[in-house]
Amino acid sequence: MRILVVEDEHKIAQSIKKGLEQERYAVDVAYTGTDGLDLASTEDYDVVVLDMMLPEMDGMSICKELRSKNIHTPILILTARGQLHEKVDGLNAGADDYLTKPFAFEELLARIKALIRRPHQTTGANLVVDNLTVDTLTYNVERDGTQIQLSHKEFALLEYLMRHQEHVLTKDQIIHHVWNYDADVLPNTVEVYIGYLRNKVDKPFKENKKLIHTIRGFGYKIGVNI
Amino acid sequence: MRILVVEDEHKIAQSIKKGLEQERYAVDVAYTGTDGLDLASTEDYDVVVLDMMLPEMDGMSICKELRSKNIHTPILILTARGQLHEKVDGLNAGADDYLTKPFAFEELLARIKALIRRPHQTTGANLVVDNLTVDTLTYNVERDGTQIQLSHKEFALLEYLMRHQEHVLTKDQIIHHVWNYDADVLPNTVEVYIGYLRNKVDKPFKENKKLIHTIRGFGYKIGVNI
DNA sequence: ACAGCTTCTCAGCATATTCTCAGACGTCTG
DNA sequence: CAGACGTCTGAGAATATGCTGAGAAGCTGT
Repeated sequence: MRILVVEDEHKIAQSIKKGLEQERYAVDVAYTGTDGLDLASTEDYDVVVLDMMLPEMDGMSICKELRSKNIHTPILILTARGQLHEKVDGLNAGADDYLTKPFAFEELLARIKALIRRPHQTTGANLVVDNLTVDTLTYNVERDGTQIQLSHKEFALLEYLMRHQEHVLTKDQIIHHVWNYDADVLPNTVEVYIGYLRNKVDKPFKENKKLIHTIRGFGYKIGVNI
Repeated sequence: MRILVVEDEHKIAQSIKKGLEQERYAVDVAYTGTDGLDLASTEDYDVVVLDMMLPEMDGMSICKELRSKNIHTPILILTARGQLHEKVDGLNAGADDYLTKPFAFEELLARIKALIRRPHQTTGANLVVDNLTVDTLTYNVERDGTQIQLSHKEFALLEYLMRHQEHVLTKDQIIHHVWNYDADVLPNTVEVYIGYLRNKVDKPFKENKKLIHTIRGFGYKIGVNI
């Protein structure tokens, strides 16, 4: 899951970035409005956290511009206390949720999770494929009743695959969503991580169907079908 | 599917080319307006991606020139931010869609797919002939309920045939659309690949009608009729 | 500082794919 | 029925793609 944070106060931006990274999100930061707009336009994020007060171009204009470009990434706007009209204007401009500064990080996190969850199906925070379940709130991964320990990256990869179950995802798509924008990892790294996941998710459960499939020449997918 | 990209910034052009090739498109690049016009006039593309700002000859003129030559290839224009009049002028000059820079590759891809799909029918991303279905989003190919595994090239060939179902396509047309412009493969290669497809699509389904037909002296077509 | 874990790259292997070639096969024409 | 032409197909070489063990580098907690 990739998140873009557009916030000119470096300290706030960095602390949000750090907090979100601990929650296994891939986070990019933009410190000006135009940088934010460019990134949000060119990259494919799952959520954009957008401060209203920004140099060069304010949050509202970014919102409008993105929506007019037909980009529907969920947007969470941050407003200063007392700037009620900003909140209203922001929602009118196409934002999906708002938070007034100062805020507790947990509050931000909860709203981001809600936004990520929204357009998809799935029972609450649980992603399910066959007898494999992933709880995105508690990071609990289980198959056939037994718990599975995953590293951060493994979890991020599995979550991305599960949110698009039965869809074939190219290595490039995976790199863009599971790693950071500037991460620049090799396609082989994806192969390696797919291998790690298989070792934990498929190999120990030989009586069950394999869930992670390679579609040679195209990419990978998770699902019960071939 | 063949796409021409006319863009003078080498970096952008190359990244678009690379991305589209991963999506199984055959891509040619022109770095100047005149080269772009020449290629678009002489070769047969499914979509032209056209930057407005170009050396030698701007995008608008290319658009007009092509349309006046009675070439109706869908054109997607790329404009710099803020050059709103360019977009309007471009559409007036005969372009079919536009995108403002910077843009997300996925956005470009979606629009290209929309342009390719437009004149045809088909339910969304699904191509259907008789009981054979091809899902161009998930790369899922099914006949009579059973899944079929295809390689990259086989898939590209089948997709091209299906998008022009009931039309007879010459080997040359197939080479130009499924392989790269400069690929230079023998006509026999097409015969071989048609054979591969038959082995997977027709042979295992003997109770069903054959869908891939050879029209001796002309080429091949896919469809329910002979 | 150290052990243990995670992240990522690399090199080598195994396998699939791409493409060509040569000969077989079929069909049309005289 | 023979010859010419177009198409089909099995074999195989070259290349691409994916998998894996090993290991370097970084981070974390003690």
